[in-house]
Amino acid sequence: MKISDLARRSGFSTDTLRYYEKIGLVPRAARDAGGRRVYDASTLTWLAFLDRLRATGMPMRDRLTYARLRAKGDHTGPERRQLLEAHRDEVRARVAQLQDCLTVLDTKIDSYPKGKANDPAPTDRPTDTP
Amino acid sequence: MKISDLARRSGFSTDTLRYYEKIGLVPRAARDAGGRRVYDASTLTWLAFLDRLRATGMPMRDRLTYARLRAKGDHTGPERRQLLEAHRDEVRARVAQLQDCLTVLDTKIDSYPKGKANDPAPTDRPTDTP
DNA sequence: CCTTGACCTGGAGCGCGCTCCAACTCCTAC
DNA sequence: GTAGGAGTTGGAGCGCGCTCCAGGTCAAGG
Repeated sequence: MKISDLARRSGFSTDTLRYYEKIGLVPRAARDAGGRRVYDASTLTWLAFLDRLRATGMPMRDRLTYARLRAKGDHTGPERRQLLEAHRDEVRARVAQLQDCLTVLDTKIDSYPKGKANDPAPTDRPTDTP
Repeated sequence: MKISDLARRSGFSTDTLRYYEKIGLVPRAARDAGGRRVYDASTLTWLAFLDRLRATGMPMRDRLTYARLRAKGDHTGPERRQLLEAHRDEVRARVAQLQDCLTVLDTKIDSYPKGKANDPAPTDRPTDTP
């Protein structure tokens, strides 16, 4: 698989893929005779998981830590587990926070008239309640 | 209330508060005789709500749009409502995505041995499953 | 052959959302 | 009256995570 294929299948741009390799998030890819990167399917699996970490807001430095542990070998399993457990806790907290915010949003939305956007103006001063 | 009080009570730094005023996210504060900003409690309410919008990932440009509508007056209620409804949908989608990611995380975590981080190494090659 | 286009590298640039700075003014306490 | 601390302004700088660019190499199609 060449980089353009991996890009298409992973959803990351080729620039991002090269960037990820440069910073060590993805192991250095094998090269063909002409120096071009060659990937196998396992990279795709790894990228998909990285994307989950990213989607859940894990900062780059932690993804990098995780990637380095992974590169070190199977014996880093427990450390990686700890990292993921800590991250899971944060994601759970984030979900709880978002759900909390959702009730605030719902309340706020209910406080506004439902009509279409170009209704007659009742007053013309800034609202005091946000 | 002076800016340092508002900062303490809102959780935003004084720099951020001035920045928010500069870009129009917060209406220009009244000034005392010496040119210092003076706030009333309503600003705090507004900031708390802004913080919810921020916490739920609403981008600055949308918060700005919302702030401008608010500044325009009560008759923008329906528009604001639309904005918030759209945002709420995004937050809901985000929560769903996070919950989805959580199950992936859980599965991944279960796949790692539970022992403490300095366990004996079973192999020493990079893991194929991320 | 020669063109085309995908790929390579190192490094610069960017958008976001602040954060910090210099240089100044003003109020308060001693 | 003077030192210190909190406030003011405009503008520069920063960390993150890419994104883009110049200038080159290489392989395949016509």
